Amino acid sequence: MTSPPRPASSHREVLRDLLARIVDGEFGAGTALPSETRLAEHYGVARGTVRNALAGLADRGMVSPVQGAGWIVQSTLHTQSFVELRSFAQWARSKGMTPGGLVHAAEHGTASGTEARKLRVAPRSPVLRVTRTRTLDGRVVMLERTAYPEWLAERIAAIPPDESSVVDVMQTEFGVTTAHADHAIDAVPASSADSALLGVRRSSPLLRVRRTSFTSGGRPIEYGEDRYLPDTVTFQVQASSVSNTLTRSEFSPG
Amino acid sequence: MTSPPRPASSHREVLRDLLARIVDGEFGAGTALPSETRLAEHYGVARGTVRNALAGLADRGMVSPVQGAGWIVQSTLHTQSFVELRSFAQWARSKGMTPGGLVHAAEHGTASGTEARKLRVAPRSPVLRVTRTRTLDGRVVMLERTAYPEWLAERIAAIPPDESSVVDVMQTEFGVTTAHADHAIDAVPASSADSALLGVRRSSPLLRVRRTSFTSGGRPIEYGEDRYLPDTVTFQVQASSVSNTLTRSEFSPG
DNA sequence: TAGTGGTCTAGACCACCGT
DNA sequence: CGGTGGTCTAGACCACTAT
Repeated sequence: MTSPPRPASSHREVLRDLLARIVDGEFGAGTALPSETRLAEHYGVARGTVRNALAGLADRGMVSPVQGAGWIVQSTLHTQSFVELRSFAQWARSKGMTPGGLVHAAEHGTASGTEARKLRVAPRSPVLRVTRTRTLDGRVVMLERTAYPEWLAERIAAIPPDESSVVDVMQTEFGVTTAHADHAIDAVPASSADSALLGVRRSSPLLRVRRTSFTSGGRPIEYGEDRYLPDTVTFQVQASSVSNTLTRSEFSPG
Repeated sequence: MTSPPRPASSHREVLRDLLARIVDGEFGAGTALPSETRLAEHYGVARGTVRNALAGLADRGMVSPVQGAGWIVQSTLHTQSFVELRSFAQWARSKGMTPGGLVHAAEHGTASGTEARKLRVAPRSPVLRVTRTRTLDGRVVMLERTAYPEWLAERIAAIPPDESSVVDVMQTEFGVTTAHADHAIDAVPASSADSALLGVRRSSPLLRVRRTSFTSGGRPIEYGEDRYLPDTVTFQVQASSVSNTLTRSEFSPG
């Protein structure tokens, strides 16, 4: 009501508009949005469509519903979720930074027990192991060791060593899209190999993310470990009773 | 159809049943569930109700929808999301472990810049700072430093120092429920204070989670830092194009 | 082309919150 | 009590996938 009614045919448009209005400060943190019914009238859609849009905002941790009271604004910050920005490169670009990558080693080998289990291939099957460093605006922030199953090995090996987005290449050139990924996050001390590639003291703390990616058909694409330098990248979670949103963040918020 | 039709009035029952069937292996990873229409007939509900249930499974990272193809089973493991198990103690109990806690210090002070911003109070307002260690089955796994705003300080200070679940007490005794929380996850070296309380070498890697919790009304409840020993607790993320689920895990999966 | 999920509509009843 | 979100129904059309 505070802004003129805008035509919105889909719940995405309603979401986009509500998101903009929240980010712009029209609805402050801790305040309630107009009721679903009012929003439906405002946008000229059915209530279900509004609820669909609100669910999207809740997924991003921006609002949370309180029965009987309304939708409360929890955060006025617009964050994109972990899988919306599937790759390191996509995420970097969305932050206005330039992603880079450099392959240090690409070796054919046979799957270890863990690799075989994660990639759902037979133990000792052929895999391609790639070691890359990743940069933001030219600064090294992450070391990545990834194992690819045989059906992808040849195509991965053909990618230029300084390609900044392997995931983009896989999607656009090979038609292989990541639909789902499991991550395990913990902290580890830098090994001597890590310290050489990342330029930090041995045994200094690194944030480790172990990752298995899958196609929409549930077929494993890769299993890998990312090791992030501290104070360069932080993982953020907006957790509400409705859902969780995981986000990468450029810098640790004080 | 493989099992007899069961009466299911709400989407929660449908969700529960589908979840059980997936965990039981009736639908294997990588395979498609019966179509929404078929499921609706099977359970005797409308298609929308089935979709509601499926969305819940997708939130847990167990299935993901593929337009034109069906709902693909991504994981047959039942995990509970980060906020379903709001507190350390609730999570520990769900894993069959015994949570413990011990307050090492509880001091009244004035809010630092960061604390004031996170708790949305005036700088130098009174806060209560509590330092606790947390144990699983008697073993120390985490060190927690939390700041509470003035409106909660008195009640928090009255909690016994060895209370195993502060969140439970806040909810059941004070009626203060966490509806939303922001987390930032990174890695830090152990300070000398950390090393003394956690029993590790100084500068050894710790997983740090900085956390701000809010009531359903968006009012900040606490701001704190948790520092986890490595190899005791891992954070897991099931990320799909639909949503993310963050989970704590007792032990790092090889 | 047949079947699947994605989306939208319009209406209904309930549980819950604040006044 | 009136208003709000939570849920469910029944039907419709579209875009996409598989065959």
